[in-house]
Order: sequence, then C-alpha cells, then structure tokens
Amino acid sequence: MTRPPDDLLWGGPAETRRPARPRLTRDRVVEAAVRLADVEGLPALSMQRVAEDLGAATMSLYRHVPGKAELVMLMFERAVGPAPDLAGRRGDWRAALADWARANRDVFARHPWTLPLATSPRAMGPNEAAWTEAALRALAPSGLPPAARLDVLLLVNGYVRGSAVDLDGGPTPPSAQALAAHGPDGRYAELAAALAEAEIEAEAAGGTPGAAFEFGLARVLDGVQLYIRGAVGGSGRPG
Amino acid sequence: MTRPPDDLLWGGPAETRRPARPRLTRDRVVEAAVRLADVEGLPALSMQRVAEDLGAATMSLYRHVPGKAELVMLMFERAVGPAPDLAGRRGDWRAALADWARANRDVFARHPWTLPLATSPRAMGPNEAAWTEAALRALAPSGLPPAARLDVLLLVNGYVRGSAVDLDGGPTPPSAQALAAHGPDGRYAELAAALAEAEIEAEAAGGTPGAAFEFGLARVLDGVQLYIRGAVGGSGRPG
DNA sequence: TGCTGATGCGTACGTCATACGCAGTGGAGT
DNA sequence: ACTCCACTGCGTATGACGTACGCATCAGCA
Repeated sequence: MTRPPDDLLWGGPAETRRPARPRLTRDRVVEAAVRLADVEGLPALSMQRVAEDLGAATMSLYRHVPGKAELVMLMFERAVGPAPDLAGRRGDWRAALADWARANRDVFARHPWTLPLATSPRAMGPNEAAWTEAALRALAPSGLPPAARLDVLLLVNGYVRGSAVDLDGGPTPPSAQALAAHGPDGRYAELAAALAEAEIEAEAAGGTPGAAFEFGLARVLDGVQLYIRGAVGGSGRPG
Repeated sequence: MTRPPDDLLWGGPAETRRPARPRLTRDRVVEAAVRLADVEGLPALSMQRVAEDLGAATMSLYRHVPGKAELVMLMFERAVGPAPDLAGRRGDWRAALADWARANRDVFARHPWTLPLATSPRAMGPNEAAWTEAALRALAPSGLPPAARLDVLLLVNGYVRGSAVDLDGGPTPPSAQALAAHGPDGRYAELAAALAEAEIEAEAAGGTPGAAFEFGLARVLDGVQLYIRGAVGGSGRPG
C-alpha cells in the first residue's frame, strides 16, 4: 500500500524486509559507545556517532537508553568492570591492596575517559560497589574497624586517581624554554631542575613506566601500615 | 548622516553612543565565566550565558578569547590562582606540605568544576607551575633530590585530587536498601557495615568535616617521612 | 487473518559553538 | 577639519547536537 507502484509493476524484489542486521540491544549500544570513547575520547561521543557505528538511526538508540547522560553512566559501569579477584593474597592486606590499586589504575589506563567521570558527581553502580567491597575485605586482616578501612580506601583510591592523571591527561609540563622565558629570574628554578632530572632518569629507566606509580603506592602503603600498627598495636607515630 | 531623519526633526537625544557599559576585556570575560561555573556548574557554561551575564552579545566574547576551549583553560588558571605562601613554614617540610595540600583542597572546594578539568589532558599554566614550584621548594629541607621531590609531589597531589572528589562530586554511595536489594546474599556486607559505621561517626563528629582528609593526609605524610628517613638517613623500611 | 506490543526510524525543534562581514568609535596622520 | 584605519561590538547564518513525537514495520498470537 505504501510501496511505490513501480516495484509492483516491474516485479523488483519485494524489499519490504529490513537488511538483516543484528538486533539492537542496550548492551550493544553501550559497548559501541565505550569503544568510541576509547578510540576518540569522550568529546567525540555523540548519539549520532554511536548510531552510525552501529549502522542504526540516531533515534533508535533511545529505545535502549533513556538519554545520553544515562548512556555515559552505563559506559562507566561497563568500563569499571567486575572487581579484581584478590583471593590469592588472602591474609596479606598490603599485597592485596597493592593489587587492587594496580587493577584500578589499569582501568584508567584502558579507558582514559573514565578519569574525569570518576571525579564528577555520580551514583555508585554495582561494579564500583563490588570494587569497594573487595578492597574492604582485603583490609579485614588489618584489624581496623570498618569505618577506618573506608578512610584507608579513600586514601588509596585518591592516590590511584590522582596518579592515573599522569598516565594520560593531566598537566603536560611546560617546556624548559617556556619556563625560562616566563621566569627568567629563577621563579621556576626548582621546577626546571626537577623536570630536567626526571627526564634523565626516565631515559635511563627506559622501559619501566609506572615506576612513579609504584613509588607513590609504596609510600601510601607505608603510611597505612604505620597507622595500622599505631591503631591496632602500640604507638607507631614516626615523630 | 546615517541617522534616521526623525530623530533630527524631533530633537530626540542623539543616542548615537552606545549605552555606557564597562568595556569588555579578557579578564572580565574569564571572571564572569568562573562565576557562572561556580554557581551553576560547568555544563551550564555556554558562550551565550556568559555573554548574557556580561550584558554583551555572544559573538563579542570572541574578540577576547579564541574559543570556548581556550576560555575554559583561562578559567582554570584563574581558579587555581597564585601559589600559597609557605614562608611561615620554612624549614619544616611536613608542615609546609600539609599547608600546601590544604590550600590545594580549598581551591577544589571553592571551584568544584575544576576537579574534572584537573584530571583531563591540558597544558600547565603559570599559576599551576608556581604551585608546583612552591611545593618543590617546601620539600628542599628534606634533602631529597629534585626528581624524588617530584615523585612525592605527585603523590600528595594525587591524594588531594582524589579526596577532593568526596568534597563535592564523586560517587554517592548506594542506600542501605539498594545494597540489600541487590546483594541479598551478603555480597556487599562489608560495604554496608562500613557505611553504617561511618554514618554514626559522622553524626558524632558533627561539625568537623575534613576529618577524613586530615586522616589521609597524615598517612601520606607519614609515608613520605619514612621514605625520607630511608633515602637520606639509614633504612627506614617498616618491614 | 486481523490484533497488539515491541522495535526502528524520519522529521522537527531548540540549543550550542562559531565563521563571516558590517557598523560604530576613537585616535593618528594629513 | 578631514580622512583613514585599527579596534571593538554585534547580527546573521551554518552545521552539529540532544531529543520529543508519531508513523512504519515486524513478530507472535488469537
């Protein structure tokens, strides 16, 4: 009835059926969006681009996600993924927490766009809750009460997020020339010296990225360990 | 000459001059944008809204900033502001670094929208460089070499950023009901217990926010202190 | 063979960033 | 005094975006 009569008259194939595409599902939409964000970054994410990548029309996405904001939430949950398995470290809270921190950092490394999202107001999803639960369990052998374990977790979590910034994103330090140009009176002397020395070290270290991460992580865990001693055992204050 | 003759004939005030508005400057544009972001958040920031707040036309802004991305950069620099003065803490790297961390946190508290920006790729501006320089100088009495001081700074910086998330933004933990509903088998038992205990403590603490921040900061500095002892003095490893 | 709910999509609207070029202004050079 | 010109402000237009709305198609079932 709505078909143009030509087709009927000339007997063209009755192409009333849609081209056989895999059905659209919420999962496929979120997956495509994550892939797009991984490759081109969050700013490039638009409903139109996601739909295009799926070979669907823009408005079709709205059958599966309520809107873009909700899509981003779902993307975040998917990128976070299931909590790491720390069973192999049972009893050793320090090793378990270190593994947890590294797994956490890997998420940010795999999906850099999650980093700004992690520092924006949002609701905690099941995966993120599972990560938190895993870390709290890892800390159980420490003997700390639950609320103190939460504080420790905030600390470690904060460190991971903060240092992941320097994996991708984060401030690119100004060039030595720029520093010299704008601070000819030695205003940035220490910064320039530190950057120069760090560059030499990085060259020497060659293929060991993440050295700075491990350094900081060790310091954080030292601090926690000291605290646990003080809180559970005697006084562990370093003075 | 280009005036319509009516005005001339009827002697209306010669309103050829513009209404006497303060001239638009880059500073005024950036200031208005910061104020807008402070009040309504970064998503509400549009060139049109900024122009409106200034009583100017949208396109006028482009005479003073190249585009929105650059405006946001300038806003960030302005929000960061000048580095804190740590002269009063000369010689005491721990106290100076703690002050620096608190000042840093205050920036995020005053301008919550800077937090996601701080965790996105960007160039380091003069103010941010000055903050870094100030911290490196504060660490000079520790005796650490410049590159190691940079690592320490990354650590502290990361902690501040990470914990500032919980000032504003960050994951709002699910309600106890939600946890119970989705993990009836005790999947989130530790999390639920920790949240409940933390809530009780928060109620008891009453008007002392930032307690969690100070807790974590003390742990971080403990770790750094331990490291400095080990690196500069003898072996300070806690085992 | 019609009915019904689920799914895909075309159109339309409002908001956004911004390219382009004109118009008023005020100062410098004649 | 007059001309010129750089600077500043702005009106219009374009194209991308998110999404409300309602029609078209289809699978399953009566």
